[in-house]
Amino acid sequence: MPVITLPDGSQREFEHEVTVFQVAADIGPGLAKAALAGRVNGELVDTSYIISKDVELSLITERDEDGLEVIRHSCAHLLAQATQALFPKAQVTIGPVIDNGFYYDFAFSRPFTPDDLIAIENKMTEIAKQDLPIERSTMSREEAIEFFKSMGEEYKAEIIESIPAGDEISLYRQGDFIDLCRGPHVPGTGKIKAFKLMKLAGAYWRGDSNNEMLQRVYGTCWANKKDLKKYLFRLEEAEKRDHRKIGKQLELFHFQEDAPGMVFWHNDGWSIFKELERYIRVITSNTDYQEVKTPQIMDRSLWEKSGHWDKYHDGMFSTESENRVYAIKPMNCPGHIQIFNQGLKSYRELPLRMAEFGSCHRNEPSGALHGLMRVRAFTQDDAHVFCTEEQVQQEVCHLIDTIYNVYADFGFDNLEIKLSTRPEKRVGSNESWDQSEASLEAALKSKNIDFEVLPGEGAFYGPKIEFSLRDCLDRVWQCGTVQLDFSMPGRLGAEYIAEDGNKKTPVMIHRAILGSLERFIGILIEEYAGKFPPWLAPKQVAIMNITDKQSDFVQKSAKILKSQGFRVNSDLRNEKIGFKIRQHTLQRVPYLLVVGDREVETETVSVRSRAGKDLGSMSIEAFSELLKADIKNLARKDKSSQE
RNA sequence: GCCGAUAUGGCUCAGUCGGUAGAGCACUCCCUUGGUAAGGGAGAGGUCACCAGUUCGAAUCUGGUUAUCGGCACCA
Repeated sequence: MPVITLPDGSQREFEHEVTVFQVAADIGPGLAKAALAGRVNGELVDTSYIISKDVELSLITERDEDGLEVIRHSCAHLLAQATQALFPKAQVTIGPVIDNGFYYDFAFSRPFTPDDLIAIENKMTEIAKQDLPIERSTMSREEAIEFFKSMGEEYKAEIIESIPAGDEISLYRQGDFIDLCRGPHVPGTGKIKAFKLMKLAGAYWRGDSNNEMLQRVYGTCWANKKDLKKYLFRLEEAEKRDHRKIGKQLELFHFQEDAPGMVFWHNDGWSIFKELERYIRVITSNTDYQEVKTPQIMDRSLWEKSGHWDKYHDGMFSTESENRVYAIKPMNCPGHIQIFNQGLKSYRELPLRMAEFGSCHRNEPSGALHGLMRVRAFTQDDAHVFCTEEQVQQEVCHLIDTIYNVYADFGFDNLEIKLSTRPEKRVGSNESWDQSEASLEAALKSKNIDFEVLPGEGAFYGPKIEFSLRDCLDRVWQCGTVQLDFSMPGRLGAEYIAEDGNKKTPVMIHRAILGSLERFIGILIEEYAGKFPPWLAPKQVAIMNITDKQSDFVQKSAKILKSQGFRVNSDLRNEKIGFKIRQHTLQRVPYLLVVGDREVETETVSVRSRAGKDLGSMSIEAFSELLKADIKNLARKDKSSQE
């Protein structure tokens, strides 16, 4: 006699066991129709789940986050069913839910074509319309292995073999298609109403590049057609923000075949780059850093001592001269240690903070290159803090504060924080790893920061905190980082004289705030959609005349603004004002100043914002004050801004 | 690196069945001096990514190379 407690606290009692569906039907026919799954005592189950004792139950519909997840998961099965209906020899593997949809990996003798994708999607629609019931059943592990092997599904059999012996295996059947799955699923294929297959890709079996490559089909899936349409529209809009596209439109930079993965910065892109450098220099000089510059190439033996040659020489460019091999630096730390090693250091000099805009080269795999986000030549706003073990905690906390502040200046409030711990291939003792992982974790916790732990993702010399941002298509890119290193200073002979007169090895903290300036600019372009806040905008002001008569006044005004350090573009072309406005607006110039006879007469400029707002006429001095104030705000969201 | 797709004036793209290329924008010149997102006219501009092959003939078909795009793997 189960008593069922619903989320609103109400209770229903039944004479006998009931399914989730029956409870929904008991509440009302509308709910029975809408029910996709249930949550029984916190666990997601099918609507066919039988309740035999007292439980708490909530019914899941498409309006729940969980409901959408169940629909997407069932859509992955629908994809597999349709694919096998068309290509019976295609083997199924896995098909999980991801952001906005799902994917499914298949093993098939020939590559799927874009036409195949259309055919599969049509088949999916057809099956959905048939509203086949989706039924759960169970088998023992051994039975299941036999079952899938007999169907020629080697991959499924392999998955089941890795499930602990004795466990019960659940299977889901829809029509003549049956798949191994933990579930839950929607009750019938008719509940899957809004989906679209998006792209084909290769993916390694079990995510291991030593394994064969499968074919992955990505799909998106939503509760209804309207949400699907909204998503596709959002995607289209997001693609317009692509930094590669905007980089071309605004002539910020270009790439060419002769230097894959290396940026040709044009004037306007370089202007942003310089502004970032300037900004970071203020931060470092305010927080007691030295700024240094170290050689671009150094002898191979140095990289052997540091451990980089052994682990990364495939990814390092090298060159030789007079029988010596040099590596082009892939990072700056060994160089900084060489500077630290000049002269005896006392504990009194610690923490010693050393910064460099380090130009690094890494021979990234060709397939990894991605616009400004992943390049072969990049510049880090790199720094290393040499300190004692006692100073680590405080330094790390201080760095976290700095990084948070900097990102707020750019208007980011969506930083993702990760703690990456010891990888398999590493240097240093387990004790030092214990210690360094613990101190990073403690620092994060002391600041009440939410973070995700990524086991095994740390650098080979130490664990790291990563600060990541997302691009326009939600891909995650690591930007800032704080890394602890108890190994490299020792390997490269760094020492200081401690209070007791003995030599000790300092701890080194590697840190980058923006990370790679190239990547950070890529992120900024997408974040702002090219509409840089005035302090970063390559051109802050465009000043234009209406007819030739006002040329002198325009030139005079432009000169005044330029002399105050503003980036000004004066446009004296023989074009209509509407045409000029359009061009400078498309170039995303924050302020457009128009000068006609009226303005010359009153010695003012007519000010128009990038967003098209008329800010009225004012003297050039008044405009200068306005711009100054706007620049001072940076891009902070907690301060007012013009747009 | 792996799987798939793509590569045509500066940019965005069209190009049928294999018969040596076309548009819009940008550019140059001329007219126009016009008040807040495209004024008009004329002109110039391409070894169709590169290298081979098939063919009387290749932007188009085949093979290879390079780069780019979407994923996977990698990311000090």
